[in-house]
Amino acid sequence: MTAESPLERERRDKVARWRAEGKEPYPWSFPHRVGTDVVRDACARLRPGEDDMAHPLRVAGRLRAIRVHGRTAFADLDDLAGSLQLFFRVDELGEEAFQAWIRDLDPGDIVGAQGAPAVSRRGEPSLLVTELTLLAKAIAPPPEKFHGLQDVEERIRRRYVDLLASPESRDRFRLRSALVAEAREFLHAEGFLEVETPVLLPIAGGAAAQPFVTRSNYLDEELQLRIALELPLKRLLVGGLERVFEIGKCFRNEDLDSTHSPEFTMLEAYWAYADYTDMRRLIEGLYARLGRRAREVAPENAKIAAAAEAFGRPFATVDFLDELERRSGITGLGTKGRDELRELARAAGSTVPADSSVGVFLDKLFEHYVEPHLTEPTFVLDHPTATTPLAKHHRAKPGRVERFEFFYRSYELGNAYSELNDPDEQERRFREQLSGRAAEQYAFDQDFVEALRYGLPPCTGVGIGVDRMVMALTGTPSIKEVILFPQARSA
RNA sequence: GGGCCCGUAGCUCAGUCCGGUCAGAGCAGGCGGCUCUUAACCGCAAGAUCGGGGGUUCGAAUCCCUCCGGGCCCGCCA
Repeated sequence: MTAESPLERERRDKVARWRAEGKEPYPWSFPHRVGTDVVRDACARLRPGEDDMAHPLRVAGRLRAIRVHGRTAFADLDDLAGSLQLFFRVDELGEEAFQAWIRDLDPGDIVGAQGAPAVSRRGEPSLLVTELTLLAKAIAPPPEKFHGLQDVEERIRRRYVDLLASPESRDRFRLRSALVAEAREFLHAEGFLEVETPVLLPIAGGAAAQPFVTRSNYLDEELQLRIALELPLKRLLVGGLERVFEIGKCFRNEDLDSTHSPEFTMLEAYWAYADYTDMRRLIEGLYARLGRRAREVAPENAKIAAAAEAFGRPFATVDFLDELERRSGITGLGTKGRDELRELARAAGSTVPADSSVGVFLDKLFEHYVEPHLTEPTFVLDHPTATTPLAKHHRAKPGRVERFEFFYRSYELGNAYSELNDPDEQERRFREQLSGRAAEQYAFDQDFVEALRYGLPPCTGVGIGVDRMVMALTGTPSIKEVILFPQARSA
């Protein structure tokens, strides 16, 4: 650990003094407390300068600032409900107790206070303190009271300091919780069964990404951490569960940037006897509801209001190829060969390997020409077959699959298909995929094909990045700001 | 993988271009004052191997090399 600073030594001395006086600096509980909002409400009935000694209340929380005026003092106390000014006077506490308290309290200390709701002469709702209890002495000083913790690395490595110093950060993670709960309730109400499937798998499938690899001592086998939820969930539809979803961590052994984290939360839902058009309606309904919920939780926040507004309308809809041709000015993309597409992708700045598939080049062109324009909620429909091995071919458009991705602020929020359920075609597509350069890395999931042989009902499925969902609804530009403890190199 | 940028007191920041009272301020903490403040205020004193290591120089926070940590952009990631 870090060496003890002089500041910390002062604070430890205060703890020692506390104990010497027979008081416990780390007691066990503080019963019968109310939130600071309750005291504020009680103060609403009082005029400036008044107090209500007949109805004492107890609050507990962290001291943020202490302002001493000789024989009067004020302190700001934060709890999850907000903050409240504590008001100390010699008149209530007596000279000796007052001085002892003021001497030994520091910003960052966690205290419980009992007293009367009161409004200061300047009109600030307060608690006129008659009894104070130290609940936990803070040895480490909190960040600077006005600027808080600015260093991004420190905010990530010591999120607890960020949270204790920043109401905005606390609010963001509370909203995340509310949104995930809302998504869960939405799917439950739509008849989806929440399930949990394995994180550790012999072969991580369902997406193209490098897996993290670990090992079971008992099995004496290599295991991979899942990169998607898709394949186990579809097996459950084979088993007759009809509507299932899972919310859980997935792991991709790739770089970290403002919209990617190696460890991230995925929501996937699979729905039997429905197709991707049904899924579009479900997604619009989900996001509209999430927008309403975000607004309820944070009615004052302009970014959230803007996002809720955007998701309250039907999403825009564009065709993958039409939009790509329109934005790029290139025509006949659907019929061009691999060599031609490779040159177009290179001209657009992509450096993907020359032997990549047609689908890869089309994806690169789409990323370059179209994605920057997808700032409003937008469904992108009907991708070329070559881009997508797990989706069913389009019922009307040759060379396409029934797939949509949805975008907002130029990043992908999710991806859905009418799911491929023909076992022979699935095996063929897996083998085509394996014939590529990455064959060694992506051994295919033979048991999944075996499951399809028993009959997967026609179905649609969606994968939603939960972290990005929270970014979208809160207007947060970086994924690190919506993950409590993002990955960081060992210090 | 490529490029750009950052690291100075517990926290927030000046100082780096042009080497020489450049170790500075504010907050927090200590001491003293103040019975209505809310980034409280006033006075005094204290607090820093300037991310680590190496080099150039009479002299390095400042210039060079290297390492560590971080950020942003680009690339890669069915």
